Amino acid sequence: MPPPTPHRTAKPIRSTADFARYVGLARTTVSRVLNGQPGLKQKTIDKVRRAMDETGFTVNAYALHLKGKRAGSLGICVESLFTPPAVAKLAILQRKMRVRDVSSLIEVVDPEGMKSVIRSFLSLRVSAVVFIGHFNEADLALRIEELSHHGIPHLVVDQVGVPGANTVALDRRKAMVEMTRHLLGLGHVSFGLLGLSGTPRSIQDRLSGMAEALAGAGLTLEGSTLSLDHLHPRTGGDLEFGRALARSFLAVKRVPTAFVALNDEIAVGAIHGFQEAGCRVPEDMSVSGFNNQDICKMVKPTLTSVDQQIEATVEAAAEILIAKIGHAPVRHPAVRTIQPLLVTRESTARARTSVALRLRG
Amino acid sequence: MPPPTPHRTAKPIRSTADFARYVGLARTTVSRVLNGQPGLKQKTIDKVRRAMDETGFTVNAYALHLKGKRAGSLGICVESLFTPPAVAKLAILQRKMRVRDVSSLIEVVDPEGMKSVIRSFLSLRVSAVVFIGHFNEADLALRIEELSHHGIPHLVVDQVGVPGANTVALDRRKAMVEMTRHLLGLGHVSFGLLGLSGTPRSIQDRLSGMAEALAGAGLTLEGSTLSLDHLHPRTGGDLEFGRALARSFLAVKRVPTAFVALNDEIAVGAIHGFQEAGCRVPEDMSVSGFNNQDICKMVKPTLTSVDQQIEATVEAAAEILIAKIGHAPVRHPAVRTIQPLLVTRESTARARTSVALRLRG
DNA sequence: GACAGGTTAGGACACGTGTCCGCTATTGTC
DNA sequence: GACAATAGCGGACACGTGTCCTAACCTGTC
Repeated sequence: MPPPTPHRTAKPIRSTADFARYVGLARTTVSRVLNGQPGLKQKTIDKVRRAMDETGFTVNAYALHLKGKRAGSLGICVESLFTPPAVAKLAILQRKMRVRDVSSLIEVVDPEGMKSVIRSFLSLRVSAVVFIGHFNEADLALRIEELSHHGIPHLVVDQVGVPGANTVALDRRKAMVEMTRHLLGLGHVSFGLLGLSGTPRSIQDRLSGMAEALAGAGLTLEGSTLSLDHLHPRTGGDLEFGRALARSFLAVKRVPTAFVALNDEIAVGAIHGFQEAGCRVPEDMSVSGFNNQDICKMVKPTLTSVDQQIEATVEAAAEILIAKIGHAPVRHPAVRTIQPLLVTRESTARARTSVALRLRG
Repeated sequence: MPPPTPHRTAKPIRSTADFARYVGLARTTVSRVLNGQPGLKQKTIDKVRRAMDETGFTVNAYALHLKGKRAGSLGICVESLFTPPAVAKLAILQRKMRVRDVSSLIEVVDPEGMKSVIRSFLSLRVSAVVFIGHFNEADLALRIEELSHHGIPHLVVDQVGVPGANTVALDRRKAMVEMTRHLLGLGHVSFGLLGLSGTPRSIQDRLSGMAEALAGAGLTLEGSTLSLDHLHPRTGGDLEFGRALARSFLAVKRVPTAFVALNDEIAVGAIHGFQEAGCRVPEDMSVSGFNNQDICKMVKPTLTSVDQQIEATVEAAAEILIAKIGHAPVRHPAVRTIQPLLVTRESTARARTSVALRLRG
């Protein structure tokens, strides 16, 4: 025969009413204890606390919310959990908001799913919505308009140029000004672009920064840079993409002496491509990355890159959110620009002057 | 004088009652449309749908839940968002559950916060709770008991040995059997351990696997392995930790010819440490990592490692969760073991036989 | 033992929603 | 134009909670 069910004689406790019956008090009394109202005997308070420990009873968060007793919550849309900088921002932002008693709802959104995610956040009556990463601009603008229409503050992190959007983003233009000046200062005058092509605003900003720095040296984008992005697909990972681009660049008549990559992975891939063809970095050519991820310090040569200043970015984001939550919307969108930090390492060095580039045998 | 407020004449719509007034229908009629009940004229349905597009109205998710119309939700406790394998599992699990109409609540838990996070999940009446990463075993066991007491299924991913817990974890023992046999097959007989010390079950499992493989070759852990973990703190990052350990190993009388690291970062750090001292990897010594992260392919030499088979792990996790959610608890905990995959790359090669190790000048 | 003051009981309402039900208004058919 | 079928209306209740209110209870004091 089956063994007797132990400790399961009582019915499950699903409400304060059930719980009050268990304690032997009125539901309203229990509720007053839970909400710390005055005029209660210590003995009663203790009795309720003890029963809570025994049963592990928790009030229904949904009913609580319905009564307006909600703690604020933040909806976070993140483009992907596979890009380390985005995850870092997400993690730090969640931590910063949590200490301010704001919980975070995290959703990874694919391009088609944005609308339903925002609807879900609206349905959950979040206090604000944050977008981390890069999204379809028109779509994003629509979602932001929808949020504003409902009086819900928003914040776009990383993506600039969305009309009417509160934005916190790295000054990518300035980042490229500094990077280009750094390379110019090392004597480089011809630049290979790795993954730096296309229409996204973030790339246009960076090219514009390059153009500005080049102009200061009497050079132009057209005359001094070369892009071979069209020769290879980016499928198969950024590492492979960078490696393939490097090979193609070595087949060009005048091989550039400095290479500027969209991100660190592509830069590392390119370095591998060059090394496999018998070239040395930085002796034969310089290569720079972007984002200053951990891998920059792990590869040989260590990689010159641009630090996104993630901590400062998220701090600014948290400040804006706190200021907006619970306050009337203002007419002009808040836009904060984060200053980048150039981190020079081994992969960029003085340009070759006369020695001809050794090509692979 | 202030400009007239545009488009804000109507009061905000906060409930189906407000919304029904806006549409010009009865609240119950609107509700029937929203829930797809029969007996409605197409014209009415269209009118409601159009009004929803105009206003962006969404029903209050909390009131919905209160009525029992909830979609299931999963509470995910993750140790940290800064360890790539954990984030990968999190991302894939969320995706797998989402297609099954289960939403995910993600919380990063610090050691002291575990209890309050679980209480919060209980309060939100989640359908199940998943733990990803490594936690305090006693604490975790207590939380699992609390969940079981409330009839809520749980699943522990990665951490083995928690009594009574449903578990999905890599067979770390077998992983080390294979890694050790691989190195033995290359002629190595003395091993340096990098970060592989301490009491956690995951480390003990791995050492036990090493011991088994060594025994097959007539060797023992005591006679053939060396650990210098006690000489350096792990603060300052795993890369630095590995580098420092490498330096210390080079000062030892009989330097091991093969090094086995706790993870890929430590292995890469150690390779740097060896290279900086003038040693070559793998010619002078072999180094292996663990986790098969992206960096394994980015460093030179590329790093031999163990793949965690994350996709298979998460698939097993999702299967268990789906089976448990909404079903009566079973007596015996479900335990699934995932088979690791050894990935050999350039960093491990045949052991030196006679050539003396070149020490740094 | 009576009385005042402090505590608790329990009824009521509200929050926003789904659903049931009886009733009315509209529509369609011959 | 009469009738039946159909569609929408609006009241009611429930979900679990906080809060207010009044009545009843307990406790301590003289």
